[in-house]
Amino acid sequence: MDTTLAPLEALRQYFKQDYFPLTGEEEEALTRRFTERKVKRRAFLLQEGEVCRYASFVVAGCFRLYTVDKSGKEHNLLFAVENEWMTDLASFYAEQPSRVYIEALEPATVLQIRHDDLLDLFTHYHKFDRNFRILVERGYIDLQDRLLQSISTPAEERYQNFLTQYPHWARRLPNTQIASYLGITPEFLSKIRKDRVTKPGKA
Amino acid sequence: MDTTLAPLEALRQYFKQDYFPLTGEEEEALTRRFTERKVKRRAFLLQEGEVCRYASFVVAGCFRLYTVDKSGKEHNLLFAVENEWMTDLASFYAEQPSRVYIEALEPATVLQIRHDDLLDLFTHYHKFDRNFRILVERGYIDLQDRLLQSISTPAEERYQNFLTQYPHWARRLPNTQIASYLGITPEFLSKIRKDRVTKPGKA
DNA sequence: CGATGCCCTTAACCTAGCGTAAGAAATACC
DNA sequence: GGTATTTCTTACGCTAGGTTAAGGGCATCG
Repeated sequence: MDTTLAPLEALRQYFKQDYFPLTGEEEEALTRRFTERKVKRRAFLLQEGEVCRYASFVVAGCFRLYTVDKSGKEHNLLFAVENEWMTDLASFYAEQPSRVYIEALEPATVLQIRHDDLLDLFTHYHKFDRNFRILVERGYIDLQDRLLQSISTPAEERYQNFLTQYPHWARRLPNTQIASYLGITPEFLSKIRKDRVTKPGKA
Repeated sequence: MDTTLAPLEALRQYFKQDYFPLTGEEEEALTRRFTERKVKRRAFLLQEGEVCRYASFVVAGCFRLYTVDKSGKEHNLLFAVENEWMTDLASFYAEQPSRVYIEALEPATVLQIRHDDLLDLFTHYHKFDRNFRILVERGYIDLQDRLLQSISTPAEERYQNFLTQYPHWARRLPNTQIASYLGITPEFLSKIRKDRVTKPGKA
């Protein structure tokens, strides 16, 4: 087992499965620009005020992206586990200081590409412009859905939807984190979960 | 004054100002694929359940994109006026039934492109892949900001931010629509506005 | 293997923002 | 120009979800 090759292999597989397939040359150009990085549990990939210099592809472990509001409360916006991306796109693309934190919830390994290396990739290989267009489109769609729910759906139903939409996150994350994602307190989530068992005829 | 030419000219200007400049050929390819359409006040560009077949560039007038929740309440997600896009990206890209409505708040004129014509454009001209990647990136950034605010900022401050971030929308839209965008009732917005005048030392 | 955090739960009280109703002002449209 | 719709405002009771406090389970690390 070659541990240095394995992460890049995961990245190759990712593009092979979900996007316009890459030629050998494109694969080479892609993988050459990524750097592996290990992150401890509780460590930050990004902190508020920093510019997000890298787009990170998660190879192992688990992250959350969150804001801290004026009263000090944390709000999770996004999670990422294996084969998902974790980047503050706003900061990354605009090269502006970020308003969010990215923290590892478990010991993690990521593959990172610098902003200029990515632009470079776009300029030289048409297909990356396209694949990353699609990638952002998907992110946009998820985000719109999230906004829609957070605006127009009561907490209990948001929790239900979370369980069915993101079972791989739900299985893995502590309820504290899920509550923050749903925009409620852990106490209130606890109540919802109890009610769900008590009155199962709700479905 | 040639009224058929003017709208396309607006579209050309739009790409000239904000994106990678187009060659004459690209401009031609672009404008050839757009169709002008006039929409009456209160008319729908898209209704829930329909697939959003067109990406629409607003030449004149004003639109809102909104959902209706289970209890029948409407929630505005987005506005668009001249030189902005109004499309349900989720439905448009995935070619799935939409969950939202797009309604003209004023008599309007749009330029529309079909989904397959746009893909066509992507395949033949590298630059559109890129320009629309950037376009979606910007949309993503706005959306994330919106989500961030709706999650972590109290209504009064969201209103303030709305006024400074989107003065061109604020000037033009009835408070009812703005309230719905902010996620509050018109009655509550009314209260906020009164308080703002009464205690101006808040800033 | 003991202890120091986490994480989850329950319960009693509290408040921001909503629902409703209803009058006044402003706009749209014929 | 006049009638019909929206739109804006005020007021008051109400509810979803937050806050605070406190106890118990279970990991994890020395």
